[in-house]
Amino acid sequence: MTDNNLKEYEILNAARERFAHYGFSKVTMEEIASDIGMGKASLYYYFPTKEELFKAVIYKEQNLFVEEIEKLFSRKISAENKLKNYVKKRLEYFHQLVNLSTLNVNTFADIKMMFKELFRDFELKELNLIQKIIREGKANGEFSSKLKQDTAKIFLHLLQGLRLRIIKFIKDNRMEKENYDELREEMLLFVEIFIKGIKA
Amino acid sequence: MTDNNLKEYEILNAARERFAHYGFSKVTMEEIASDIGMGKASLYYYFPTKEELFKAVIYKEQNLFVEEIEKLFSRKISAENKLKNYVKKRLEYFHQLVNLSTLNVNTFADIKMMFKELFRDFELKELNLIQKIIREGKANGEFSSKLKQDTAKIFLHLLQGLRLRIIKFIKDNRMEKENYDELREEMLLFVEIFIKGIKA
DNA sequence: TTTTCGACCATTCAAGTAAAATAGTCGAAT
DNA sequence: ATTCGACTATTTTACTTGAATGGTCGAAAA
Repeated sequence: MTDNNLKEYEILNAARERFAHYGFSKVTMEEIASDIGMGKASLYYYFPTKEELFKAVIYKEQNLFVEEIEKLFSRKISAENKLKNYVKKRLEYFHQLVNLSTLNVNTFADIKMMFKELFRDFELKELNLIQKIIREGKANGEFSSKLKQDTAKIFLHLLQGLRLRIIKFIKDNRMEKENYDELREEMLLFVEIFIKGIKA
Repeated sequence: MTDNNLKEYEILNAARERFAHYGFSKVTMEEIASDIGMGKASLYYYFPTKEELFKAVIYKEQNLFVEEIEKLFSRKISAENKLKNYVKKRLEYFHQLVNLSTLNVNTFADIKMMFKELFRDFELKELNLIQKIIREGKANGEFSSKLKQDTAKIFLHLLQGLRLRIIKFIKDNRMEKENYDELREEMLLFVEIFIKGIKA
C-alpha cells in the first residue's frame, strides 16, 4: 500500500516537472515513464489516461494552494489583511500554474476547456473562501454591512481579469519577470482600492 | 472631391457591414466591391490594402466613440456620474466592436495583434479621458487627493479584464444576451465599489 | 486628370494524403 | 499486485496540390 502511494507520488512528481517545462501536449507518457525508470505501460496501471494524470497533477497543486489559504485565513488578523495576503499568494500560485501549462494563450485556454470541471471546482472553493472572509469582515465591522451578495465574486473576477490581460498580451508565449511585476503592482493597487470601496 | 468622399463612405459602410457579419478573414475584397457595384480593382484606388480598409473602419468607430465620450464629459455632472456613464457607454461600444470582429476569442486576439498601433492609440485616448475625469474629481473634492498616478490605468485595466473574461468563456464564438447582461451587472457593481474606493 | 476595371501574377489557404509519433491495450512474466 | 514488451488505433505532422484571394498594371472610360 505505501509502495503503491510512493510510486504514485514519483509519477506525479515526474509528470509535474515535465508538464511544467513543456506543457501538456508536448510531453509523452514514455518520457514520464522513463524519467522514473518505468515502462510506459506501467503508468497505465496507476493512471487510466494521460488526461487523468495531468488532472491529478493540477488537483494536487490546487489542494496545496487551498490548504495554504485556509491556514492563512485561520490566523487572527484583520479581514483586510487576509484579502491582501490572499492576493499575493494567489499571484504566486498563478505564476506556478502558468509554468505548468507552459502558458501560451492558446494552450492555457484549451487546457481550461479540457479540464473545466476541475477548474470550476477550484473556483468554487476560492469563492467560498473569499465569501467567508467578507462575511467575517462584515461581522466585525471592518466592511460595510450593505455589501451585495456578489461582492466576493466580482473580487475574484476582477483578479482573474487582470491575469487574463497579462496572459493575452504576452509576447512569445513566455511570461517574463517584467509582466509578473507589472501584474503584481496592479493587483496591489487594485486590492487597496477595492478594500476601501467595501469598508464600513 | 465630394464624389471621392462619397465613394469612400460607401466603401467603409459596405466593409463595416461585411466585417460585422463575417469577421476580417472571412470577407473578400470582391464581396465588398460587388456590394456597391464596383470592381475589386477599384477598391484599391481608395484603400491600398485590405488591412488599411479594415483599419479605416475601426478607426472611424473608435472616433465616434471618443467623440461621444468627450461630449459626455463636457457636461456639468459629477465626476462620479461621468465614470458611471463611461462604463455603460464603453460596454455598448465593446458589444459593437465584438460584432465587428465576429468575436471569436482567437480572431479578436489576432486582430488586436495585427492592428496593435490602432488599439494602442485608442487606449491612450481612453486613458487621457479617464485621467482627466479623475483629476477633475480630485480638484472638486469628490475623490481623494492622495490617489496614485496609476488610478486611471488600473480602472481601465480592470474593465478590460472583465471584458476579456467574458470573451474567453463564451461558447461557440457568439456573444449571447446572457453574457452581455452578466457583464453589465458585473461592471456596474465594479464601478460602484471602485468609486467608493477612490472617494475623498 | 481622375476613376474604373479586365486580365494577370504571387501568395495564401484548404483539403487531402501518407508517414511518423503517440496514446492506450493485452497477455505473459515476475 | 505490479511490470513490461509487443501490438493496435488514433492523432499529429509534414507535405502536396489545386483553388481562392490579395494585390498589380496598363488600357479604357468618364
